[in-house]
Amino acid sequence: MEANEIYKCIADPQRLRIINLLEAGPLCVCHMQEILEVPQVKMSKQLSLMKQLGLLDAHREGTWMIYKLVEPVEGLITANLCYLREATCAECNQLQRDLTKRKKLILKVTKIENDCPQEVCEQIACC
Amino acid sequence: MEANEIYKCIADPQRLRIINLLEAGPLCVCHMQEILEVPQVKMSKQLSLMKQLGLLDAHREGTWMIYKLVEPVEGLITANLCYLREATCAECNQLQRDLTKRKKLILKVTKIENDCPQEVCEQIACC
DNA sequence: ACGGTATATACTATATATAGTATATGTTTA
DNA sequence: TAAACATATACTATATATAGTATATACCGT
Repeated sequence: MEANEIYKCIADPQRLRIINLLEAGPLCVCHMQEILEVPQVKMSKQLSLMKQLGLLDAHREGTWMIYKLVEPVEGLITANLCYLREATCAECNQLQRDLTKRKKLILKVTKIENDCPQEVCEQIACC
Repeated sequence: MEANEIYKCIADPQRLRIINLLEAGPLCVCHMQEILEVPQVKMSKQLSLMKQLGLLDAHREGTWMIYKLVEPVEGLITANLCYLREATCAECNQLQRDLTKRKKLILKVTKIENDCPQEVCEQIACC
């Protein structure tokens, strides 16, 4: 992937938030939707765009589609997340809030049997 | 400036090249034009866009307009230039070549009296 | 096979960005 | 004051990105 493609990608606040979430671990579409509070179409389209670019991978688990960052994660992505997570600005705070929301959501869904993709649950070693 | 504005800005390869050049010191429009080999209109329009965004400053010196990065330079910009200058990719190589070309051009123009803005010349302590 | 859930796609409308040509502005020098 | 140079802007054409609605696909449990 070229630098300018990566920049175009993270120039959209929602896409940046998606990348920020996925850097913390794989997630299914509906959970990302819930965290970012965006309509399903929008989420789905942006995910498929990023997958086409070669930034994300996806696989199915039942009715869920689990997305993750392609390994190894682009250095440029890592460098920017690193910077933004340390910085203080509206967007940066949002990224922090999203990560908190993600943690809470995973804790919640893993308590309800079968309401969480296995791969997501495994991250917090609870199911 | 917000992160996503900065990303939109550097998502355009030519704008990234301009920022890369200016990070090394102020330059007038025609010299940037010569280094990047782009038409005058395009250069002028992108510079004025970046100025509007608050990323660049400009002042006149005779017929020249001298552009520079607004001080203090955005941390996000610095972090990305830092990364890209170390990295190896087509775009990164281009940035290196631009810097080399800049050095040569300044050396050349400073040898011809009055063919270089004072502020640019001062960088290399020659006029 | 059927209804429900999760996700993706087609289609359309609209906004945003980019590029090119011509022209205008501001400055210097003769 | 006219000619030359450096730069900016207006206008137009075109491409690209985004958003919304409706519909399709895939899988699951019954």
